[in-house]
Amino acid sequence: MAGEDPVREQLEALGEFIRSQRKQAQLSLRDLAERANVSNPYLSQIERGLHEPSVRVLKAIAGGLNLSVETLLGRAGLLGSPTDPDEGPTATEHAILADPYLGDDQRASLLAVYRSYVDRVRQPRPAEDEPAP
Amino acid sequence: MAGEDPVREQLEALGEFIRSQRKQAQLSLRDLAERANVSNPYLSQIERGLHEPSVRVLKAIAGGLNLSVETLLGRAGLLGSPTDPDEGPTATEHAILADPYLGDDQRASLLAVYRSYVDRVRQPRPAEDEPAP
DNA sequence: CCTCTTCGCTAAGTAAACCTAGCGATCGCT
DNA sequence: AGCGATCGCTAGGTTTACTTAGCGAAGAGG
Repeated sequence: MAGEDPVREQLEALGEFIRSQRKQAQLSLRDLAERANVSNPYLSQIERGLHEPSVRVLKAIAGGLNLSVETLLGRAGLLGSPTDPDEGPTATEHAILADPYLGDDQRASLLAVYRSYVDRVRQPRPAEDEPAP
Repeated sequence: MAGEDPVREQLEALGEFIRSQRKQAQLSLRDLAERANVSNPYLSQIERGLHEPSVRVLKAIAGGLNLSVETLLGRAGLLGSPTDPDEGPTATEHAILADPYLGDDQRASLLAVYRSYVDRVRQPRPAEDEPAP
């Protein structure tokens, strides 16, 4: 009975993603917090998955990281509609294929790199339970 | 200009949209509330723009209306980052950033490869650096 | 050694999201 | 006329998001 807590895992994944993006941009916790107009302790708690941030905060964090809101929301498990079962594992592949800024050689090698990363090492996603519509 | 309150207008627009969708589906307040696992008074307040619903509630309401969350957020004007009006190569970047099958270092290096291809000039502020894997 | 700064985190409080209980109005039915 | 069911909303309390104040560790100089 005392089973898993998928929402907590989702929160932790979101937090780790934010933290990795922040470090990649070489920002301190206080720095990003100031950019996003949130307090640094709260941002710390978000990054450790202790709280579920609101849409407003999520948007502000995305702005502070120069990311789109869709990216963060998707990472937060928000995207993915009940009537649109586009669960294709290759949304990235489609984006690469449709990207008009890539030359054909570049497109091919980028696709090759991506496939070498994900090809057979399909990381097990946290259990996503769908109540059948 | 100082008199406007854009956040409240957004909330009201979102609420009116939810209400119109609910009536179009011929659902009562209590009905949709039960589908979305929220209380009916709270749903009433959301529809009148008195509260900003959390991500969890937003997702549940979208599910109860058989809508995608993007539709709800887009209608509310919550999508579209203020710092990222770019429509071009960001689509691929977003896909890479949101890809759940990539590890963080894989994500970073794939992103670096892509950016080197499109020779993207990033904003002057954040230092963008890729630690070599 | 000591001081100054910056890092991330904890503790305790305030503000807001969210729920349960219940009210007045409107409908159909006998 | 009533009674009962259902509509949306208000009033109050509980839970959670979010803030301000401050602690201890780690590095840079004196």
